[in-house]
Amino acid sequence: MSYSYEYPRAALTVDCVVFGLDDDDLQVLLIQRGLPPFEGRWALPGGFVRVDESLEDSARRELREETGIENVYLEQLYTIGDIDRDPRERVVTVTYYALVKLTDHQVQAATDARNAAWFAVDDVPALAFDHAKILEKAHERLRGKVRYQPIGFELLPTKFTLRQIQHLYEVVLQRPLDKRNFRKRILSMDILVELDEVETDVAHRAARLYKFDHRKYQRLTKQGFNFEI
Amino acid sequence: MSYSYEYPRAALTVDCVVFGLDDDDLQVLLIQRGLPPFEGRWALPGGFVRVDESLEDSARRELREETGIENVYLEQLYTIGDIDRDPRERVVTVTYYALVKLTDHQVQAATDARNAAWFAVDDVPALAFDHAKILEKAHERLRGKVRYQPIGFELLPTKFTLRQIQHLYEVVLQRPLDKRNFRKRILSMDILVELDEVETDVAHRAARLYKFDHRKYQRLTKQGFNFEI
DNA sequence: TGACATAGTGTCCATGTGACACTATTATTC
DNA sequence: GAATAATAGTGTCACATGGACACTATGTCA
Repeated sequence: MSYSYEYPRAALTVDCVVFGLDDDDLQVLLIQRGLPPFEGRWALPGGFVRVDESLEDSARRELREETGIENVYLEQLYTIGDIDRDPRERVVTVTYYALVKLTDHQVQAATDARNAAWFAVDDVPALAFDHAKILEKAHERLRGKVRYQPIGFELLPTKFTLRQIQHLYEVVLQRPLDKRNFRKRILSMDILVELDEVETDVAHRAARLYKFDHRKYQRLTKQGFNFEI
Repeated sequence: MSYSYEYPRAALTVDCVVFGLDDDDLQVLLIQRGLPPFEGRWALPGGFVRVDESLEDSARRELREETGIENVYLEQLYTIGDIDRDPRERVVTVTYYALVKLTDHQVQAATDARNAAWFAVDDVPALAFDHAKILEKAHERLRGKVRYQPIGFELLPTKFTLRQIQHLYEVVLQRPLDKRNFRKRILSMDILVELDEVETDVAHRAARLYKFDHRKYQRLTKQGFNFEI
């Protein structure tokens, strides 16, 4: 069976930059390619868009199939259509980036026959196609967006300490932040709920846990509030 | 002649939201469709991506062919791939927005056999396909971006008065700005060049003309400067 | 030459931002 | 159980920034 068109058509794919955060670094999830071109190279998870599914559905399906990841924050990034970006034929790719809580999504090292692994964003191997450029763009977008939208919480466990949020911002923004000023700032926004719990299994004074309050944030947003770090 | 593929493929198009600024309003350039579907309806300029041209080249070619517009600020917006957005078949569209200087690009009312016309953004007719949604997204992006990047100048003549920039920001941001504060702010950024010229043909004291200094702006940006209105 | 239309200019107050250091609490170790 | 180690948690002050606010200057036109 085959499908014919009057004019040649580009193939359409999606590619996802999946970010996670561990104790030290911002990480990105990569797949080792099992087929040419770039066989054996690391690449962003992604694949062809089916004609009967939306772009975002494609992205979520590929994430599920290739990495086992589901129900994550996903946002469209940019569409790349340089003529020669794929050696086989014209391929246009719609890129997405996702933010996942590493605590929830255990490193699913291998799914199917393929290798999947986390790499520190600043220390990735050579990537297939123009994926290095896509990763760079995604990183840039994350750096920019994290300051104006409370998306950073998507990288943290549901319950987190103030120290963890601060660390998240320090890693993403790549600069140190003042502890007292940071706490003043984030608490004054009134979008966190202080829990009656403290962290466990630490060899020192345990810090209080907080949750991000989506409802409250949305209510504030409607009243003209603007998140900013 | 026809082209066959193993799996069905979506058609790929580009659509452009072209903004201009007149003395009162933010305007958008629309095309009246000459063919079904939506024959006779107004729509965004755009068309099919050829297999041998990049996405941005497609957008620029369509702009040229349908509206005569060339050499403008053009930026990718978003890619839309809802399954039923075109009644004929699956069409994925990469959207762009453009900013043009109305003074340079005279209203080319009609090109080819098609009608092209400017409409106030807040007073557009019913649009074909999901173009109203695209226009809305573009307007939102412009409002957001104009505050952090000096793209507003793309809507003004090369030489402009401080009054004109202020008016531009008032129109785009949809709120009045204080004259003295605005002038202080924009001048303190040191990205404008004061010219030895004043406006002409006005029935009152003529205002001084300024130019935006791209070079200086880029130099400042490298030093960590951030434009913000 | 007088009326009118817009250009062009500075101060002050309130608020926000950023620098900065010590006490409190818990676990661990000896 | 006392000392140590490690991080939690807390407030002030100086300075910069942002925003409110009104008058004089200059050119055109009747």
